[in-house]
Amino acid sequence: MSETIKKRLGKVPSIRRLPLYLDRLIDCKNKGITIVTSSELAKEMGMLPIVVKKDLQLVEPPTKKRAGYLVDGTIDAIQSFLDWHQPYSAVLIGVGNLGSALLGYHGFNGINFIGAFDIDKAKIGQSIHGVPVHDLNHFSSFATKKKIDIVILATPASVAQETVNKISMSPIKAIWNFTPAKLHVLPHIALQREDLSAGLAELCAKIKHNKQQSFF
Amino acid sequence: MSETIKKRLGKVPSIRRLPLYLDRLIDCKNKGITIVTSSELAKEMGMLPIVVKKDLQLVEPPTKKRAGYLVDGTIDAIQSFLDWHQPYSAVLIGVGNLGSALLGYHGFNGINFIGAFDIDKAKIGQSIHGVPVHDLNHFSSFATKKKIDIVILATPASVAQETVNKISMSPIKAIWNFTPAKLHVLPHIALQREDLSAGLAELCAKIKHNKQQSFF
DNA sequence: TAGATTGTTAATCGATTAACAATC
DNA sequence: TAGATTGTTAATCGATTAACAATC
Repeated sequence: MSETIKKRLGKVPSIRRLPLYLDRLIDCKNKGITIVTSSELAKEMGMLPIVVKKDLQLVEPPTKKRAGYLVDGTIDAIQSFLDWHQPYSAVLIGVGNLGSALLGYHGFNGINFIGAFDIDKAKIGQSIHGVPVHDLNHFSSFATKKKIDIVILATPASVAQETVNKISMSPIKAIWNFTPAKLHVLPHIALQREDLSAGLAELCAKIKHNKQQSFF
Repeated sequence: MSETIKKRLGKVPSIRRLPLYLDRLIDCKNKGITIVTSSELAKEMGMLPIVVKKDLQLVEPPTKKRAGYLVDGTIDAIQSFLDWHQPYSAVLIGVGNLGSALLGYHGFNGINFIGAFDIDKAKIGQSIHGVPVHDLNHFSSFATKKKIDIVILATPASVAQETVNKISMSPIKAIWNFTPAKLHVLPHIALQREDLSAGLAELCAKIKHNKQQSFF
């Protein structure tokens, strides 16, 4: 990603925290709370109020005469910022363990699965968590018939790039890459890599550090 | 996490990148390459050589007379740093979609699942991806019989904290939290939150940004 | 008014990147 | 030697945090 794009995109750490605020605000709404302050949100979430203020500023939330944020309006502002009002249509490529898990995971606010793809004849034709599995070779014809926003890639890393090459002529907007592979794509396709091993490494470093201190 | 711990832990971004280097180095090893330079690694991974140098410095890798890093020794150094020589024994709590996926995901280098727990009678007694599912109420007796290093938490967010409260008297070392809940634990338990929504938010912000530019 | 709030500007902190010395 | 490397120190950049002004 070039420098210019990075700057225009906004502050990535703040963007990544937006779903957390959304969760909390929806909680508030369900409880009938209509106004919430940065201190209240911060306390619930174990953060500093200034972080909440700075993060929310990104989405320009409505405030009630400096008495706090309007819950409904702030939910709306976050969803507008992320374009989450209409869910993105998504397909999964690679119906392995991780892939089929992602199909069944309902924790995503903004995604609607309209299909899955694999090259394994045994999987093609099946339905996983209600999503039909198609032959990857039929991807491009599928893509001309149905609008695909996001491709979630969960193939083996060894075939990740060739898979991307196969599909990148179709009019997709983004690839969410769950493989460890470094991918090269055309510049109009947004790319996001999700790396579970990174979290595990951080956790293991914390465990090791704790071990080196003595608690008992 | 207190300031002191953060400093002692080392540079988190570097730690999170270590698994990527490990992957590449194992690739090299399989190809029979015995020495690799920071520039070579950087090029393959789409990074700057200085980043590779700084990151690897963290694990104090063996170098061959300033001609590059010894592949075998560097693999070893990373694994030592993360304590990945022996896999950690792990259990999963919450055998939902995400949870059962994690049980079947083999992309983790350092983890060995020895059991799973749930409160759903329909799941208890089953075996998911070869891992037996136990009654969560039997957790503490299980933990006295078998050493548990890492608890992977994939329950609904609404019961995450009470689940943690139930198990935190057992001698576990870490909780890897896949729920959106903010958890409070005793200080000797390492805590790592994995937030898939954060990645999705980042991706959506990139898509929106791309849309605002005109490509055609 | 007084107290608490957001919004904004400034200061601090840490991560990334650049430059270069030492070495083979 | 010459060229390329790691290791290290310095500079830059951006994110976090603090301070405070403006407002109700």
